[in-house]
Amino acid sequence: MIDPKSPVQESQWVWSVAVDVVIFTLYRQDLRVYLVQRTDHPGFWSLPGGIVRADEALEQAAMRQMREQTTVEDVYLQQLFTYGDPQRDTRRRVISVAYFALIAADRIKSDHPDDHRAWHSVYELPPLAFDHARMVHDALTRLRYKIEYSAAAFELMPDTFTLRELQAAYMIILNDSTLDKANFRKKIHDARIVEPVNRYQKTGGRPARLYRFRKDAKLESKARRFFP
Amino acid sequence: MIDPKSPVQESQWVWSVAVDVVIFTLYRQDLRVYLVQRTDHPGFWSLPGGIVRADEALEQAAMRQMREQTTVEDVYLQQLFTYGDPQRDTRRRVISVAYFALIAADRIKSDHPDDHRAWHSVYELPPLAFDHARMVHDALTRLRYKIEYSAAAFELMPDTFTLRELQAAYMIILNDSTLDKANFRKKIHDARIVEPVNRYQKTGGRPARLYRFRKDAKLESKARRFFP
DNA sequence: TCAAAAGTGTTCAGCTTACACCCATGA
DNA sequence: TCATGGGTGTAAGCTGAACACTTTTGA
Repeated sequence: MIDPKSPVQESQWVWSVAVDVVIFTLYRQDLRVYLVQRTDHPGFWSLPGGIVRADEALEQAAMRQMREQTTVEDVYLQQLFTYGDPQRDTRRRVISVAYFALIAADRIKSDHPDDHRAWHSVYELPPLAFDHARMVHDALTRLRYKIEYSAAAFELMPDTFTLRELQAAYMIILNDSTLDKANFRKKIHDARIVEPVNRYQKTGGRPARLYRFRKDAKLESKARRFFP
Repeated sequence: MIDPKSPVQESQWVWSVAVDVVIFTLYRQDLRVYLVQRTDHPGFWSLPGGIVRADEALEQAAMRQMREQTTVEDVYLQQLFTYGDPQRDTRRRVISVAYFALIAADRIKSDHPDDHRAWHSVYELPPLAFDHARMVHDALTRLRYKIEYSAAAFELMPDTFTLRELQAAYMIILNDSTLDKANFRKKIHDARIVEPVNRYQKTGGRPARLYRFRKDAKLESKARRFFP
């Protein structure tokens, strides 16, 4: 942290330390990211974020930014990566600690998108400021990994859901429409990660059983696979 | 990054932005970390690291710290995590971007450890300053994941090595002595990640064939396993 | 000729994949 | 009774764990 050889005062700079948050949700069969339009750069969008306060932990700052700039609260939040190229902001030296967040669409309160803030499909992004396009890309890569070996996908689902809806979520996120229905269901059941509730959802055919996430589910990720 | 509503000047603080590097090597059948002794806090050790300069990229800063404080150069380097609790340094607000690095023991030049700097076993660490113990712990967790699905372990090996030495490396890093010899070899061969050279190494019994890492090896990490 | 370590083959259980089939509902 | 989508069963093939075995060297 501090080079023992140099006195404390020697090398301090006026930095800006910021957080940016990549917030994902599943909405209308699409994976979407929350973006705000930049007033200083018309036509460009950016991730919600801002400067970290002097007495504030990084994760707290990320939560505060979400509270202030979105209608989203109390979500799954995780650090993604720290971006610090000297040129990433042309005005001054700023490093940004990026977070990524997952929220179920039904937990977004009063979502009246306007010209300033909106949920954009990750598959059709508008022009993004700074290196925010890279942040979204990195976050998407991480999300895809995470849902394979953890229960992260459930953070994007409503409280109850059908197995088909869960499978649809996986296919949208992974951008892969080849998942086999029967095998997907077996994996989910074998993992003992969901439990049925006594309700059914109407469909075009036979009604679908509703499930909920088991909070006591534990997925031990014993990898031991070396390289594929 | 910047809140569009607030002017640029409004919220700047005197931060210190530092990098710390967790450098691993394999030496004498042990996984070791490079540590420097703190002059301001006798008996405590810390990771090599220091303040990032105003015009310097984060990764460059990490490389510079290694160059200045160690005899290690040109290594595998990757960002680990950013630690920013307001209390992590009692003297001032400093956030630290931690990196982790891997180097083969035979590439460490002129290693004459003294009382100030030395390679310590990750399994027997001395008291560490700040949150550096947590950094080492996080880096070890990451390393263990990485060698399972990537060729990272080869960064810790000499140019040529026997398969038994490679297996020993895995067992030391994973702290697991139950790897089956035959099955380990099959996995390595099937991954087409090494190729034999026409040399053999003397052992207590039949000489062991030497191998080298195949630079054209590509490990596609098609996970698709959902939860175990 | 024996110990030590390298290196290989074989079996069996369990998992994955692919695909066919049955079930419940509404029109 | 038919279309629609939910839900299940099973055979074939592959993978991984366990373990026994053969080979090559030096003492």
